Formats: sequence, C-alpha cells, structure tokens
Amino acid sequence: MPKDRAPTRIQKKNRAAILEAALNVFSAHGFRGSTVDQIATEAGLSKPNLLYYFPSKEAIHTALLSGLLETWLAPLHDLDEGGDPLQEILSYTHRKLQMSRELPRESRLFANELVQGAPRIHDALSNDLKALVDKKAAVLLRWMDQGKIARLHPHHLIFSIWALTQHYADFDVQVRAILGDENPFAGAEPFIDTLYRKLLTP
Amino acid sequence: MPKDRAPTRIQKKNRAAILEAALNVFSAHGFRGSTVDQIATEAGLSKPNLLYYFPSKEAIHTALLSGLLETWLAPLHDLDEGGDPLQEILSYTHRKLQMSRELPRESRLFANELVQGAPRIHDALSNDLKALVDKKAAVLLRWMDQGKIARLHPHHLIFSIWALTQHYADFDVQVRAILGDENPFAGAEPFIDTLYRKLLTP
DNA sequence: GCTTGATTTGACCATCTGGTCAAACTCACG
DNA sequence: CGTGAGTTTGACCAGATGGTCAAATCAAGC
Repeated sequence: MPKDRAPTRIQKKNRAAILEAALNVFSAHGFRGSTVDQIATEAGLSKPNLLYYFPSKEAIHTALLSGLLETWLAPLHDLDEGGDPLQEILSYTHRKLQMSRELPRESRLFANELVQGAPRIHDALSNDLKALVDKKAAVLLRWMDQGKIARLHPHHLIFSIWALTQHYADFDVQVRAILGDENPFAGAEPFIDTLYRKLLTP
Repeated sequence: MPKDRAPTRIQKKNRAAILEAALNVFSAHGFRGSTVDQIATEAGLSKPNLLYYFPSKEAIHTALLSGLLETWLAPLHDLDEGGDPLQEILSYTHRKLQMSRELPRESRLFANELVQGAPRIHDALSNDLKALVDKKAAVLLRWMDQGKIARLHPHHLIFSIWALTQHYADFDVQVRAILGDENPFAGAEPFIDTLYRKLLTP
C-alpha cells in the first residue's frame, strides 16, 4: 500500500483501470456475483496486484459507488427553482434518459445494489438522497402552489421520472427482446416527453 | 430422487417449502448471492435433503422462475380488447401495482434476473413475452386508431406501466428511505391513476 | 549507476460452496 | 408387525474465492 503522498503516475493509471473494470464487472453480475479475479483480469492486473491498490473487494465496490453517486444525482441537483417549471422538469427527464443511454453500467450498478436491499449504501439513501429529494420536492410543491404545474404528489413525481428513465438501462435486455431491432431510445424520448407534458399541464 | 409416480404427501410439502424458501432467498440476494445451504435452512431441511428434491441450485431457480412467469404475466394476458379501453388499461395498472405490493419478492426475483442480463430466461423473453406484448400492443394500436385513447407508442406505453408499478417493489428500500413512514402505495395508486387518465385522454 | 521506495508476482492459505454417497431411518401398506 | 420404497443425514470432496506474504522487479531522483 503506497504512502499517503500524492499518487504516482502508475497509481493513478491503475486505480482508474481497476474502477473502470469493476464498473463493468459489478454492474453485470452484482457484488456477490463478481470475483476479484475477474476485475483484476479485466483491469490487466494480477489479483495480488489489484489488492495492492484496494484492500478488499468491498473497498472497490464502496469506492465505485461513492464516486458515482455524485454523478448520478447531478441532474436532480441541477433542477432550478428559478427556471421555467415545465422546462426544468422536462430537461431533468431528458438528462436522466440520456444517462440511461450513455451510462447504463452506472444505472445497473445502483439497480443491483437497490434490488438487493442496498446493504452497502443504505446510509447514503436515508441521508444525502432523502435530503436532496425532499428539497426538490419542496420546489415542485411551490410550483404546484403557484399553479405553474398540475398538483401531484411531488415524491411520486420524482419516482416516476426515475422509474421511466432507468427502466431502459436496468431492464435493457427485456426492452430489447421485445423491441427487436428498434432503438429503444428513439421511441422512449418522445413518449416520456409527451407523458410529462400531459401530466404536468394544470 | 423419487419415482415419477404421483408425489407423496411429504414430497408435496417439501417441494413447496423449498420453492417458498428459494423465493425468499433468491429474491433478496440474486442467484449468485444465494447459497443452497441458506435455502435449505430456510426450508427447514438439510442441504443433502434439499438436493434430494431438486438436482441442483440451478434447477430450483428454473423451477421458480418458470412457475411464476405465468402469474407474473396474467394481468397483461387479461387485458381485454372487448372492454372499455381506458378502464382496461387502468385496471391493468392497478393489478400490476397490487402485485408490487403483495408479491414484491416475485418482482425482485425477476428484477434480479433482468438487471444481470437475464442469462436464465432470455428465451422466455424473446419468445413468450415478446409474443404476448406484441399481441397486446396491437390491441392498444387499434384503440388508438379508433380514437378511443391518445396515440402513443404502444410498446413504450406498456414499458411505462411496468416501470412505474414495479419500481415500488424492486426499489422498495430507496422508496422507503425517502418517504419515511408514509406508505408508498397510498400515494402511488392515485398518482399512477391520474397519470394514465391524463396521458391516455385523446 | 545506485539507492530506496513503489510495484508486481508466484505460491500459498482458509473458507465457502455446490454437490455426492452410503448408511441410517421412517412411513405406508399388506 | 414386517418389508420395501421413500426420506434424511453425517461425512466427505473438488473447485472457487477472498485474501496474504516474502521475494523479486522496476522506476525515479540523487
């Protein structure tokens, strides 16, 4: 284990390679279904070498999740009370759908963790995530009070955006099995857009 | 392994206990994250005894999935072209949401499988499921052609119902972490009802 | 080019896990 | 009862897996 000095060139390269490999492996097989050897091979390292950079499989997983949580929540963070309500919500849905298209591994990483009861990120959910969602729900509620958008349960409105967008990343196999050659996102984007325009019109 | 005669009283009892236990364990930890010992203990059997009834871990999983697939798809099966379009769709959403509330383990069992690429049910998706969905999408399309409901991409309409309802079972921990003491389904039902009424109005 | 810390590795270990097997036990039925 | 089929189990095995360690190799600054 290197000292706590500034990371060397090699450290930076290998840590990044490990996290990239771990994202591939964990998102595809879940924590329990992934092996340290798989991650090491995918990162181009031997198992002991990988364990020189991270103390355990669990540590890699934790580093990945906490490193990605910020990215994952950024779009909601950016929902701006000062903007036009409908446009703000629509661009939130667009960004979330874009993330499902461009970062499906990240989506599945969280999905895997959540569907198994989130044993490793339960705290982040009840603290950081809840705080953020409550804050944004309050914004939605004020927009509703002002008659800018239809009155709905704000938390469920947010859940619906998560559900509708992440579905395309998390259950990608199912979607593709049904749509065949058709690009899922080509139909999803206008569908979701229409849905929220109709839903939010007061 | 017993003969292929009619199952004995003990066989019926133990097979049922094993499938029930396996549903608990597999839905909570996924296939790879579950152990035969866990399932055996939960079923009140020893591991070798469990393997007397099912030849392998994989066989238990397969038996579970194929046994539940029918139940899982029944609500969509029941969507009736002869009924009132809006009412048919709304009662489909209600049944799906009810299943998320009453059969969350089943939902998570499938979610676990799907999020990891459905290695064990890929065929069922591309054959049975696709056929069923295509058939019902055609019904939706005819309703749209007749001006009975708004024109939308029928497949994405079905996906949206799955996403919005199953979200409450699959990501239950997250929903509860955010809602606190509030019962998720109390808010979800009217929200989803409103959503589809607005969305489907031509 | 030498030294020192950083990096890499082969060999190894303990534990877990799916699965086997022969022997023991239990039950239903004549 | 007795008997044979059905049921249960302790002991065991082989392979996978997370993790360790001492020794070897490499890299960078002097």
